[in-house]
Amino acid sequence: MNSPDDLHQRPIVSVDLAIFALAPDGLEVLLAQRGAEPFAGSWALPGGWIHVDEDRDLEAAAQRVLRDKTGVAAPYFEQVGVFGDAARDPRGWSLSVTYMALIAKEAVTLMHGGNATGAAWHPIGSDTATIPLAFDHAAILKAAVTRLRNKVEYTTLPVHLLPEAFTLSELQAVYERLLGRLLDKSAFRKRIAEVDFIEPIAGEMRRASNRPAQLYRLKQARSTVFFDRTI
Amino acid sequence: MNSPDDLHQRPIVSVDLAIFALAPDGLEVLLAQRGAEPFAGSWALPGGWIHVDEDRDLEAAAQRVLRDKTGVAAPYFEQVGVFGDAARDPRGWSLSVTYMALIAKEAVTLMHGGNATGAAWHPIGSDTATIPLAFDHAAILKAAVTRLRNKVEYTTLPVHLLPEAFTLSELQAVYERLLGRLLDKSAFRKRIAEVDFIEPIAGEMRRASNRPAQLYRLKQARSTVFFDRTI
DNA sequence: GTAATAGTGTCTATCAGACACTATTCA
DNA sequence: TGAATAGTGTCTGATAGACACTATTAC
Repeated sequence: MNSPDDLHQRPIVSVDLAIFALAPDGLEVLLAQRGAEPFAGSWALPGGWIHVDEDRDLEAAAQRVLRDKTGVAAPYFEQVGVFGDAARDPRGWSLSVTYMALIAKEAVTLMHGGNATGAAWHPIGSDTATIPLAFDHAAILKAAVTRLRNKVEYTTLPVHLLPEAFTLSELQAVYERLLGRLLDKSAFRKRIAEVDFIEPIAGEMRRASNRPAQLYRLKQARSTVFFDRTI
Repeated sequence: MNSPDDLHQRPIVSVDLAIFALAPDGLEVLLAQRGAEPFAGSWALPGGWIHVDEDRDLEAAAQRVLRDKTGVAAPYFEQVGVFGDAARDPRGWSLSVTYMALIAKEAVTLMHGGNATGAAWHPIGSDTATIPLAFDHAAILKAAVTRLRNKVEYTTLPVHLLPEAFTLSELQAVYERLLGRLLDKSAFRKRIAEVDFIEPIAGEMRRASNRPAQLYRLKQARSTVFFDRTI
């Protein structure tokens, strides 16, 4: 039988990230341009190897990659899954452990270096990126987008695409852009109030040439609330 | 920077399975008793290494492990996630790619061999197994149980715990045992009819000393239907 | 005042769940 | 006929969503 000590039997493992933010035109993903073979010059999900003597666990490795690319420390973070087969990387049987992160675009400072020659935001089409991606990253990104779009339907997850303080109208606009349909203001606010995951910031208002709007913030960082379901 | 060719930088990767079935007393999981160190003699989730020159992809590796342990070929199958850190396996930084499978207990013939000295069904408590498990398998199993229990609320997944032919009353009983609460017969049948994922087997009835019950089967194998949600 | 958006109240068509009823078999 | 479970019908209280209304600012 096989053994873990037969090193050539070990697959290659990378940690890759689908980092999402919301731009005026819709959802965007952060991509890195590859500087080395394979797929040199192609765009790919930012990622890296596990540093076995530095990373305590998988999530720490993913957080390290995120920090190196964006300078962001603690956004919403979720494992999407593992993708692995013999053919996705020409260097051999490989795994990609994929996480997705949601951040407010304003919070990000793009970093350069490593074996990527640049990083940039790219729009998400109906499914995945609008440009070809290295490895099987188009399929991986598609899985992450699908997960995100599904969760918009029944969780408070989209709040993580907004900056710390936001109005209810801004929150509703995020849902509407992700869902691709308009929501009723009254019904939306009832639903949000029901699950009780945000709180007004006393005295803080968003001002414009109209009635000022109350600013809100998340109640506890990193908690995702589910709306009610059935059966 | 690191490289995948530095073999000592590669974590160990195993594929582990949470195989669930329903017994008269409730949900059970198939565990294997370890024959070798580490954790020799302890019970663990059945698993194995990736055979890089045999397994086409991760799911194929998982299916191979399942086939070797149970003789079952094509049950319901779903990736639960990856669990990885420096400490979970004394042999080094390791990953467990975990799948869960749902099967009808009658379909299984337990296999022996490999580095496991035996395999047996064990009850699931409120959370995880009622006995201590090797590695971090108690936590992994808990994640799988949580996933399963959640999905019972809004999917047709429990049907995979029944044999090919079943009655609506039997299906309702599965939901009730997994949910731990009784369901209304009329409402349950409306819901099931709505999502249209099973079909009557013409003329086939379950007979007892009462009115016979129509037998049903899945419409297409391996499709999981979601009940409707909101926002 | 007007324009613009924030925020709340009301009304109704729908429907999930409670419950009762009928149907069909065995003994 | 009675016991047991299958399967269907009905009624009602709750509520999601449509829509209209009031509130508060800048100009």
